[in-house]
Amino acid sequence: MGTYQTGEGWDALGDPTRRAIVECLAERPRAVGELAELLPISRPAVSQHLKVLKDAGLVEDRAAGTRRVYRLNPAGVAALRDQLDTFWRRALDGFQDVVEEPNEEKS
Amino acid sequence: MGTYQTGEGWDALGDPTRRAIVECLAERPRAVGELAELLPISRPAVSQHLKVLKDAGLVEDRAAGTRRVYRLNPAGVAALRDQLDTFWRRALDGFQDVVEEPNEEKS
DNA sequence: TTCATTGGTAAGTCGTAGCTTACCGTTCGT
DNA sequence: ACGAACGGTAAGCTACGACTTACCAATGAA
Repeated sequence: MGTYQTGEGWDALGDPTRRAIVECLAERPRAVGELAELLPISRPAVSQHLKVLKDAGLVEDRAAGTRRVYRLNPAGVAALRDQLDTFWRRALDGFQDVVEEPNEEKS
Repeated sequence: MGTYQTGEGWDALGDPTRRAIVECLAERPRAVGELAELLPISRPAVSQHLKVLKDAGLVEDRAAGTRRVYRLNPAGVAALRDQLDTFWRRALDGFQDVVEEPNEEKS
């Protein structure tokens, strides 16, 4: 958890295909070939996306015979959720307070 | 809220510079030129990023004289947070349940 | 009205992310 | 041991996104 840069997670979810993969894995764990069948891209492409997601700490993989089963990593997802939560609270803070901002702090 | 595709929000936050802008705006509302001073990019670049963020429903703008003050839109942030929450819950669901997946549903 | 300030838009360049095909390693079945 | 299935990696191509400079519109002050 502390190993991953949270920025990596956002970059990972910035791609529509990777979001689709995450949605598939949210349903249930899947093998690489399985994901490739569900998506309109080749299997190597799926592998590359999974690598990005894994580096970001959003998914985990498990060897099962010749297959490799991927599943969501709740901790990684939670990390992003927490950061988003922070933004949300700060936004609400500045919301009620700032109605007028006539003075500039320039120079 | 219903107007925006949630995917737009993820795409918007997929860029590091836009995440930096969001962080700045989470602190407090800012004008375009203000953001440009804080960031290592030109003012037009900031404008383009703000357009993306606005289309995604993550920020709102308000005219203040010749300036244009941008601030976070809590609703947009909350939308992403909810979606992330859904993924998180589903991930936990499949976590305890799936230990073995011997059968394939292929063909 | 005229000038200065602020910000959005247009046009163009450059880097990189995502995709493909081809190839190789690994694991299981016969 | 041999062959098939599955998946990761390499190399290369293409497209799109982020940034720049230049220009224009709008607002406020003199």
